[in-house]
Amino acid sequence: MASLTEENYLKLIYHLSGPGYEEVSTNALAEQTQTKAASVTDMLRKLAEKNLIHYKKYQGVRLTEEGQQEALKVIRRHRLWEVFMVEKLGFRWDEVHPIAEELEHIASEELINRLDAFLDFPESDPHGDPIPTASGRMPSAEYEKLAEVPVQQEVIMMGVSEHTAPFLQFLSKSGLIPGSLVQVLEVNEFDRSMTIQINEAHPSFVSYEVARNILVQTKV
Amino acid sequence: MASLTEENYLKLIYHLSGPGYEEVSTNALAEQTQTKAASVTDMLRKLAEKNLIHYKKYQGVRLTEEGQQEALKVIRRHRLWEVFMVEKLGFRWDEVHPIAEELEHIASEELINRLDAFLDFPESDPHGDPIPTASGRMPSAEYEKLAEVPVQQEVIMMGVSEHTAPFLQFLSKSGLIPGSLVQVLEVNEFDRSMTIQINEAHPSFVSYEVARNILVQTKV
DNA sequence: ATAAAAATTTAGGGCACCCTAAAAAAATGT
DNA sequence: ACATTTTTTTAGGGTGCCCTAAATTTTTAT
Ligand SMILES: [Mn+2]
Ligand SMILES: [Mn+2]
Ligand SMILES: [Mn+2]
Ligand SMILES: [Mn+2]
Repeated sequence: MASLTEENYLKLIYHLSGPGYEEVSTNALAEQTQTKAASVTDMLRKLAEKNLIHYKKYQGVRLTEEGQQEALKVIRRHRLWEVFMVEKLGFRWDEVHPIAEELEHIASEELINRLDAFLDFPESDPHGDPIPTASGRMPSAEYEKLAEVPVQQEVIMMGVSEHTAPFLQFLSKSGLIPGSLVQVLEVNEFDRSMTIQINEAHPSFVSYEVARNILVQTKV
Repeated sequence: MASLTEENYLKLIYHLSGPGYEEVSTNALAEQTQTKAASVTDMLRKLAEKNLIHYKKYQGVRLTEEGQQEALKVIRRHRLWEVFMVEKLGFRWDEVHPIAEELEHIASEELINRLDAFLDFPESDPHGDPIPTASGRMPSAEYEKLAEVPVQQEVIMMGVSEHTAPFLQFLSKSGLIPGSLVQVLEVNEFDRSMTIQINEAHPSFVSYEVARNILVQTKV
């Protein structure tokens, strides 16, 4: 049984290790947990003791298979609760993350599997992030960044890679939400900003900073 | 901000002090929290420090107005989540209490008020217990015990005063669930057991032990 | 009224998780 | 290669919540 704090560490290690499952550094964890490196070292010793991570001093850390399964459970719960809050309770997508940070630690498998069914087995959360399956597999969502879409190409917005409330609110205001049809009209070579058309509406302008955090899929 | 443990103490003091808001003893709290009296004393000092309880050494404890409001918030959350699990997720009434014990500590007011609306502002939980309002008032549900209903009288089952899973399962199996129409056919003077008729079905037998934990309302 | 029993508090300490300061190891620059 | 900087660990300690044992107060019994 992982404690709430341990679950947060496992989830964080999962996210920081990225698609290549690279080692995560003590300092990176300290920064994200809002604690100090010394505290992280304490926790890493404990997680290693429980066989949830591979840990050699000074060498960074990776999840064990067991640790990864725990992390995926937490992420599954987090994302399902986000879907619930947006789809059933009418929250906006920029409001749900902090509450899901708490709900994700309610461990009942029965609860989460019934919630999954109640929500009709969603494949992704309100931000386009894939929802791990009950059997512990993370569906691979291979999207590309809007910033890399060539001129003229039409794409569907699928999600975001930046989840802060201000960014999400900005996108909503621009009409850039998952499912939107987006066509790249023009790319400014100098600062990589774009002029795009969203759902056939008036052209809009997006900076590179914004475009690289928007995930899209080429239209079928 | 009350911690999870503090919230559990406040809720417990509320429940143990009963309708008359009587003083609750250290030992009664130790028994229910599955801790020792010394630990309870520690916590009582802290709750008194925070003005959540009235506490004089050796004299037992009562909630302050502030403490009662906190307790009612926890109870409101607990009962709304129980309604959600039964009404929306298809749980049975004997399964939801332990999960609600965890969910009740998710503090977001926005979440709980939206959940309340989503559930259509239920007045009682699956066990017939009234749900405190968002403004912090506990609706008074004045039911009587089935054990005290006179022979021939028809009543509606409204809830239970004993919440253990085995008892609830037993009631379900007997068809004794909230909303059932119950008529007392016969009372055994000696052991106060009853023969009753549920929803016009075959007569059933209930012991005093069962009958005194079933809450009913005289039929209108 | 007083002795015995019961309830409660105090004293002292453990574990989880966090901290600062100092020590040690690894990475970096010349 | 070696001095400097950066990263990480170790040492020592704090708070929240729990414990056992001992002291104190209240209740009960005679
Ligand atoms: Mn989130
Ligand atoms: Mn979390
Ligand atoms: Mn309950
Ligand atoms: Mn609780």
